[in-house]
Amino acid sequence: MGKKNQQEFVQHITARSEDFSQWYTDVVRLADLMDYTPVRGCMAIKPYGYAIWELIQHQMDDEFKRTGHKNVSMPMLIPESLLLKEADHVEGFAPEVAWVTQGGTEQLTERLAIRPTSETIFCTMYAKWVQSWRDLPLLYNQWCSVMRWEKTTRPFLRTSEFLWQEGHTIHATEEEAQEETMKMLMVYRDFCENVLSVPVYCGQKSEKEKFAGARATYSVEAMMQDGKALQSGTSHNFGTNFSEPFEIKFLDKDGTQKYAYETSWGTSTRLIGALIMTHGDERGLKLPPKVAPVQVVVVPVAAHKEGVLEGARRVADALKAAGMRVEFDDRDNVTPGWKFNEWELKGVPVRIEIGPRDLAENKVVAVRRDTFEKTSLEIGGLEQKVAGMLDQIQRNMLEVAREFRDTHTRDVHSMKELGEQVNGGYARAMWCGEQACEDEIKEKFSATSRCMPFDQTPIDEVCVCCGKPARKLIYFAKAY
RNA sequence: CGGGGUGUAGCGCAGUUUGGUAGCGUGCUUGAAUGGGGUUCAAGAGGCCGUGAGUUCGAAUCUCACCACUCCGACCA
Repeated sequence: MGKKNQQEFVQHITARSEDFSQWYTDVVRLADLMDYTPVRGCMAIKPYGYAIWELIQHQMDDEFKRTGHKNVSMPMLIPESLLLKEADHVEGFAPEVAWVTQGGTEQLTERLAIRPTSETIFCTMYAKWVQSWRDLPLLYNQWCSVMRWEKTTRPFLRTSEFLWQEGHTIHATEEEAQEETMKMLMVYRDFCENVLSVPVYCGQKSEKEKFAGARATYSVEAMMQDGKALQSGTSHNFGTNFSEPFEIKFLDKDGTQKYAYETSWGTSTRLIGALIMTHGDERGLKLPPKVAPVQVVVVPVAAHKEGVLEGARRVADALKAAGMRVEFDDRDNVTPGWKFNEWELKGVPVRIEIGPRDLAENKVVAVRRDTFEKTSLEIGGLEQKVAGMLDQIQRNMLEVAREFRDTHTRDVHSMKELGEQVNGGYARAMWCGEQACEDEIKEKFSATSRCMPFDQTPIDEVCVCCGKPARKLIYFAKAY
């Protein structure tokens, strides 16, 4: 159990405090979430990583269903003419679209975009599907992958192809569309906080930062442990920006033709990046129980001793029967110490150790991944105790992350303060509303405006940058 | 897209300066011992040295081009 070997192992993972980026890359690989492929910028998501995505997907999809949405599937190819219909939209996406120009041996007369997002195809179909106010609203979502030809990529944070969901809805009135936009933003906020234990700031994006083609964009913004912002979900109100060029019209109750109001909202596998960088530590990944593919790992100790394996298996089976996701690690080719480290690296919330001494006393040892707190528990009623422990971990991880975020967010009243603050967190500042000030802040500190919170209680009279009268309270941060 | 780094066995690396047909650790396979925080011994298997051209009698090593990954910056709805 050499110290030497342990040190060798630790060298595999770069210290988080030393080089956050390298640490992130190491965790992603060593926790076996993904692997690189021969396709530039495109990753293979491995079973453990995909299991996290499935847990995210299922729980979020339940929320979509609960709020009245239905799933559909749209083509992955979009004719160029459709993409060109909304000017801002095409301008925003053109540089990163991949094109199909040939089918079989034939050159295509019109090239096809591999979808970077599906507003245009949804709008085209909505124009066919809507005639009357009675057809509205249409509340559809799709789970799919999209492709954006990115110059630089990072696993889960920015890849050329990525998995996501995109909701697209159309409504009879502007008010309804705005209500939908906000509703889904709140779904994202609650999901991030309650399921991922990732606290977020939510609010409206500035004109500069809003989605190409949107009338208004709202986002949920998480804070990573290096103090940088990660936009974790967006919700857009398009007004009639798309329905006009795409001619999504309906005959309203008053007998007149009207354009429908559209929204869209999306989250992606980037949420996995948010999980890693919000919770991870020197030992690797740390997963909140609700998205942990393995919530409890049961490790027999001194498994060769009479009855240990059987006793440990009974405990694992009982936990499984109680509905927890349990892994019984009965591998005989690695030592318990090896297993402890490996499951910690993979972020499993609770480890149960069971050896001969425990069994003799009808007990087990339970260790929490979040606090490393070690407790001895009676086997009788263990299911309830472990389930309770998982709940506690889920909540504690949110609290710890919230504490971090709050202590790394500061009100700033000058450019000097702002520049210092964005080196390790979010700056809350007053802003005049002019893009020139955003540009200047970006130029000086490479920080961007993140969002304008809904609570707009002012902290100053004047803009942090230009000193003119302030109009908005807004967050600035360096962003991924 | 600009600057740095890397690419050799599953993984981590040495070998490149000074050209001579590939090595270490770990993992893997088999056997034995060990077993409460990354065990030990023994015997094996495993490589078109990122790709393509070139120089040379001979290239992992020298030259050129390309590709991929990675870090920093720019860009990024």
